[in-house]
Amino acid sequence: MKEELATRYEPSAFEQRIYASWEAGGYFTPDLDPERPKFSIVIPPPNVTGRLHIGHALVNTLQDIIARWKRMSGFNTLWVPGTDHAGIATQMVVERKLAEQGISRFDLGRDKFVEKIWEWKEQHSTEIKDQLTRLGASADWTRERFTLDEGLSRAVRHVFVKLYEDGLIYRGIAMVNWCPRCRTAISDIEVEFRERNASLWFVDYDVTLDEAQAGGRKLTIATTRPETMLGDTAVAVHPDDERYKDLIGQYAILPIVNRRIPIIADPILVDPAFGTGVVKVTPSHDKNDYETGKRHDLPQLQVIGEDGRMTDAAGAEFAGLDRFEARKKVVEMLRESGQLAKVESHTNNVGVHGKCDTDIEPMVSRQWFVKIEPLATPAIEAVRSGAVQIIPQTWEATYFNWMENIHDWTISRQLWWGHRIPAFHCPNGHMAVSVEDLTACPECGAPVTQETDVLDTWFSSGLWPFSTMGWPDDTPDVRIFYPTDTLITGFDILFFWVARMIMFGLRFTGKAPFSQVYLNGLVRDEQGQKMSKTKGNVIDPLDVVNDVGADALRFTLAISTTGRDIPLGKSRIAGYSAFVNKIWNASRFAMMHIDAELRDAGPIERENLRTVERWILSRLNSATAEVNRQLSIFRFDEAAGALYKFFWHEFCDWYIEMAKPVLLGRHGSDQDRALAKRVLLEVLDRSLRLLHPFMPFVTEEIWQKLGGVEPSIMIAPYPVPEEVLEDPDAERLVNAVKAIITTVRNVRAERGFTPKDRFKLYIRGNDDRDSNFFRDYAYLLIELARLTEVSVEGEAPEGAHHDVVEGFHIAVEFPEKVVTQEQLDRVKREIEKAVKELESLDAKLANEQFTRNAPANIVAGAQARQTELRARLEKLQQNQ
RNA sequence: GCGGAGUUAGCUCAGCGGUAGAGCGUCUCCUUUACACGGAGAGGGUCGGGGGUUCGAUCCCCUCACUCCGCACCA
Repeated sequence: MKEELATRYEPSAFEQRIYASWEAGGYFTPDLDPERPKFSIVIPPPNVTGRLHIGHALVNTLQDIIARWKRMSGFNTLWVPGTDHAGIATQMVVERKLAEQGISRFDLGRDKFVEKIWEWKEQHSTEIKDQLTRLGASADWTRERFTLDEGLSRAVRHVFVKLYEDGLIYRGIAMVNWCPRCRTAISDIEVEFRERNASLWFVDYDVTLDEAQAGGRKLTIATTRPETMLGDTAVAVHPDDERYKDLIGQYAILPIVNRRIPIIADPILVDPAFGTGVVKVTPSHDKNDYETGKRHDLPQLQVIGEDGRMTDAAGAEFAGLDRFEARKKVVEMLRESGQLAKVESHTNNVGVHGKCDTDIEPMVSRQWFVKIEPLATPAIEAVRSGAVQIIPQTWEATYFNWMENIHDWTISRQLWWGHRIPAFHCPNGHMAVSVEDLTACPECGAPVTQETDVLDTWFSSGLWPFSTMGWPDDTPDVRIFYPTDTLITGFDILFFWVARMIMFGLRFTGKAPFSQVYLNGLVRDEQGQKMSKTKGNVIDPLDVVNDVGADALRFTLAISTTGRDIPLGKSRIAGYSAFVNKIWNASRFAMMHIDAELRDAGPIERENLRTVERWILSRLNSATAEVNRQLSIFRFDEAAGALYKFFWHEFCDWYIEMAKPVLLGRHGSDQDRALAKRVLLEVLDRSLRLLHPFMPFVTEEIWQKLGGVEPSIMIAPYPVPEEVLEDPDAERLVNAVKAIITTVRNVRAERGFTPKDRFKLYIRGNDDRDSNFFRDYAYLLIELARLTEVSVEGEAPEGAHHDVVEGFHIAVEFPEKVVTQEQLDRVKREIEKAVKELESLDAKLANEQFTRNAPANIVAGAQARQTELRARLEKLQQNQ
């Protein structure tokens, strides 16, 4: 039963009501029929740390478009939603919150602090669900997951224990990236490099040639980190460097602390051409020096502690000083002692912790690692073989580049929020790992305590595609929906997340966790700038939804998604919200003339259809094919663009206008009118279904009012192209009508006439059939081009405007000849343009190499164009 | 340093071997009973510079310039 549409499009009036009705209808939850073709996708779980930003709006809109498209296309579709505990990020946020009340996590203790974070999590995961709901995400909330859920935690333990048993997880002492602020180790990819203007300090070291000969020569050594000097245990030169060859094996005196340290030769560490060719060696605080120290069996002296302050080993004067304070003090003391040779300015890249921007301190410590190469090799192969396809493909090179140079993964974190490592230590030095908690040591029976470190947050999210399905149990979800089909996510987590999922998926399920990965670009502002709070150019997706509705935002995001970065600004969104408004109003117009009951008469009788109706159905069919094709290759922009163009510029601008004379009873028979209404309903109905994945709310609202066959448009079948609707002849004729109308309008404007001025049009058909067509559709030309009369037989009088349009000769007779200089210039310019084109075309066709070598259709096209241009030119010249 | 991408209309971007496209913006006209979040028209580009391949290049190859993004980082 049809209902009226509100006169104004107001999304806030229905969006939330509609979402509730979908959820109540259970449309987001797939059935468990293993026979049906399935489509499954898992959400990149947002961090529970806060509100969703525009990037989330994008990635979830794209997922929803694909999910809704697949669901309507007959796939048993599952979209799993959920959130990530996000280790450090969340812990940091809550710590900051507590700090406002003057409380540190140490005041609370581990258990109380973790409790606080859980409270935070409960608040925010609800907020995230609300936001996704407002966007229209068709995710199955009955399957919502969190990485710290009991089931997912069990998956984590299984994987950990199995990797340990397989020898792929080891615990050991190594130099890791340490964040002194967060007081935890982090992995290589969590380190970001910032270019910074710094100083290069040149320090003079005294050389003792041997015990007896103190003083004399000096070595000058450059450093960017003078404070680490306190921990130096050697000085290195290149073994072949003639300048220093004689000093190898001798000793240098470390300034300030006056420690005697060996001068060693190391071809790996030292580049004799760089700087002074002498390098200080600090095995405890530099990665290369650490390796050098191991090669030469140098002692390690840790002078910077876990908190970034100097240790007692740095000496009484420095102990307890912050590392940057210590740097100043060391420089000051060197200056005083006259051992600071010079200072140069220097730009270098400083590693910082990506989450908190604190300078990373390389630190030797005992951590847990994943031996990555045995996992990476199959993951490389999966992409190389095409088992996993990365889109856009250009990212594959980046993936290979990284995977082939991958380092072991530091998985332990000295945090409180996360999956505690399932390893148990006893006082006798035994250690056991176990899926179940242990109380007694399996070896000696002594009571055990669990490892205090937690796992890197990406360890658990790496299991997401199967841990959310219930793995390691053999659940129906695992059987039916795993592996998933498509993963849609940002390119920034290709290494953090996507690569880890492929590695874990292959290792533990024997299958790649998804077959396609679509990496979306970064949302930027209209100037192409990154959105950031400090720049103040951030667009909050919820503000946009409140303002213009979710559909406008979604459509803007989709049509802007080209595979690269996405420029998004208010004017862009406003432009596409006008499109939603257009859909609303066109539907309103259509619904004044149609009833759902029109369907009762059965399918459309094509044999009685008029040309314009056959034309719009043919155009609709092309758009249908295009949308399906583009969605299948993730060209969201092209798919949305095809719909935009069809609905607005073909359906609204032309078809509705061409149908009006018949619909409003100014022309045609009752049968014509009935068929036009039936076609109007058909086109609107199919358009709404085609549009639904992009703008779910407004299409549902209109569909409901229109009286759709299914209870919800989201489970109505997605249109597919039908060959019977293709109609090249109708397209040819209607294109001619459109072009003639445009030409008349154009000429009218050029000659300075207003729409009130009416002319007579002469047109010549190329054969009887065409002539009959123009006679039948003369009323259309008269209405849309605002003519007095159309003559198919008559001869145009002197002074008429002649032209050739789509192969048809036309002439427009003006009431009186109005000539201004401007108009003459215009005609002149038009002629010049045509002459120029014709000249180059003539030259081309006179060239034998072209006619011989170019494909036949190209040559034929050029010839046809040449003929048309010649005719047109002749007519245009008459106009002068 | 290694790798990848980009440079097309005023702005943001599509296109990619055969007569240069879209959205927004600009200018002109129009309140025609779905929509002024509208309709009709117009203007605007030697497709970063230079070579080459080709009958033909914005599109392929080389080269230069600039921009961006990864990765690696040397004191």
